[in-house]
Amino acid sequence: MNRANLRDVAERAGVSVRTVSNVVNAPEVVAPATRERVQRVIEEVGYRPNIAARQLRRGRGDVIGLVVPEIDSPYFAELAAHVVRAAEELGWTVLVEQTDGDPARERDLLDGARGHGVDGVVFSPWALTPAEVSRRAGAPPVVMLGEQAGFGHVDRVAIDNQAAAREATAHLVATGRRRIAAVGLQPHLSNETARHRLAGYREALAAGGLSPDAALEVPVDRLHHADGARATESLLSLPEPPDAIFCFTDQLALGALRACADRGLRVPDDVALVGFDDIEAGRYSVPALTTVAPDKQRLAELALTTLGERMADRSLPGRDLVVPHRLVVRESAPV
Amino acid sequence: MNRANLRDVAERAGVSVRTVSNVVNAPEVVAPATRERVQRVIEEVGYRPNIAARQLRRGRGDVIGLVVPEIDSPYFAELAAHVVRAAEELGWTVLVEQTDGDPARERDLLDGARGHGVDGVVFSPWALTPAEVSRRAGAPPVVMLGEQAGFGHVDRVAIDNQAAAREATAHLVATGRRRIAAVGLQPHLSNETARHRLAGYREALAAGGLSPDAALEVPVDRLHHADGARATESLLSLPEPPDAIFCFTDQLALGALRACADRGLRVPDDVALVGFDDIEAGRYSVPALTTVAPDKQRLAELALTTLGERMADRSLPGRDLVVPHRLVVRESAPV
DNA sequence: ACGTCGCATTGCAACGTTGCAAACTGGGTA
DNA sequence: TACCCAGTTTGCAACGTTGCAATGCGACGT
Repeated sequence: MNRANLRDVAERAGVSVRTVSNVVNAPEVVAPATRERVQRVIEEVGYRPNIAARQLRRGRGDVIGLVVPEIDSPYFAELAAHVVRAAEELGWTVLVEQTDGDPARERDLLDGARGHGVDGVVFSPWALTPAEVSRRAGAPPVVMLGEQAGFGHVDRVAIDNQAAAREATAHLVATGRRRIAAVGLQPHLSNETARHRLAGYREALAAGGLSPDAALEVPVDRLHHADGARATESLLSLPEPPDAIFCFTDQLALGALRACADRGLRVPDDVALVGFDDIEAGRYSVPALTTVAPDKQRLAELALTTLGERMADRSLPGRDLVVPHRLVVRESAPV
Repeated sequence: MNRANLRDVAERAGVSVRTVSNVVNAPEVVAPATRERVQRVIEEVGYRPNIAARQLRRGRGDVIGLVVPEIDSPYFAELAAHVVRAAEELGWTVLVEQTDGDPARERDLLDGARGHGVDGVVFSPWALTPAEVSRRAGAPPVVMLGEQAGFGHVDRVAIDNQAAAREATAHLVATGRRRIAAVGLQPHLSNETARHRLAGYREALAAGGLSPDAALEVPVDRLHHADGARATESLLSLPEPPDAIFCFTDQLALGALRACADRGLRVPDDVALVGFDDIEAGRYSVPALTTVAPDKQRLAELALTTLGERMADRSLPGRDLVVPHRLVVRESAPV
């Protein structure tokens, strides 16, 4: 027995196909008696609308793509959870794709999340620039997450990374740290996020009367625990090691925490640590991480409403929306 | 200008619609000259196949659903990453749904991942039993993850939770612990996983000549850090506190770690900790977690190949597949 | 009794694609 | 010359749904 379709239901209920469709999509226009009868048959035969057919006919499928570097990084996982929830609110379903930080994959996936007919894409870029994103014809609308200036017909939603990094660093300055390192530069990528965080860090140093030291600005390859640990080890081996480290993500910071412990250094006594992202694990680490908390829920919601607006009118100019953040002071860099 | 379709390309290239379709789907049957000409037009107009139409015609869309309690729990996030990767290998895309541990939502989502026309579902149940899963008509095939006996035409893929829990507990016994607590019971759920882990825990206690103590078996509501911390606090307040805690997930264990620190207890000196899942954060915590490591990649791959087989033949009996695991001994419960 | 109005229901066509089978092409063979 | 064959290309129909416009029908007003 195949899956039941509208015609099967219609025949069994003694009405036209169109009426069954109406019962499913606009019950109020169908007479109560008919509606109930049809409804009963629908349940009897276990009818489920064929989404493909509906999508083909309606021209949209209420599915959006979420393209992220890696879904298992806590930040992206938490973001995805918010996106999925917000999408459901809007009647959409989310198709997840991972780029693994590969620019070529980013490009491919953007072309309609591997062509899987999504109505729109929420894109968290690793290496692709808005310019590249905007010059794709016939592809679904895109909202970019992260610090990339809006461009063409592409919208952008992000926190003010530069200000956030400035605040984080300023907090370290204000609590008496003098040799403050930054971990998380990604000079090999065209991604702007790290650049903005670095700029904010330098601003805060300057404002605090501290001179920048290239040896304290450590690039990383990826943003995993291991990278943070590695970078921290090298910092701690310096002739003049830092007394504070600002990590561009919490994952890096947790790796740094581990590296400090391995060296027998106490955090925050010997080295203060500040992270970025406010992931759950950082709230329970020992010591708990001081970090920049982006409003992830707002970020997800705003991204989706923006995407919705662009789906409705693709000719809108690219917008640049800012989501609030706050510095959460915990044990790794206390007051 | 609307999205180009086969007909647009066909007209521009001076061939039939069918030939364009062939160029896209079976280039080898088209004469090289024609193929190249059509290919050029395809690129010119930026043609992308309409997935909905293809799906409607072919009867499948190469999209599977992944239904999990919460995508932002590290274990599920890591699992999802593996599933997405393995799915891509097979030419599938993954649609993610969260149940938030709500049985009603689990039921709804299973009915075709909210009806979104998926060809199959990988389902990590929280409360639903295979019996409930198997009696859904016209719904896509399902593979269940976790310790639930296979049932009807539903397949199951999991590690041997009972054996794993036994090994974990036995390790604590072997290293001289005598009051070993278990954190993570979920008596309010029909989910079998916690039950099996509890059984394994008790077996190991018995094998080590230790008598079970109801006060040391602590139920939790969810499996977050907070639940682990809370449970641990209550354990440490006992007149006879435990000298080891076996947490049913790493997240619980990280919460426990935090609670121990708050009490001024040293891990593993005062209390040994063992977790479950081998999430990345547990490899970098201080101390690093001893834990049960399921082979998540294998789990994901096996789930998908199994799902594929069931899509091909839905009349297969329900299978029960076991994925290997191993105990990873780290600092929180050393040798 | 007739026309009209509003509600309920209906038939037709089309969304873009692919399976199927038929049709065409040119060259080789009997 | 007639025929066949392999290699290409084509037309038609159908997948299941919904937008549109039209129809049927009973009730109401005149």
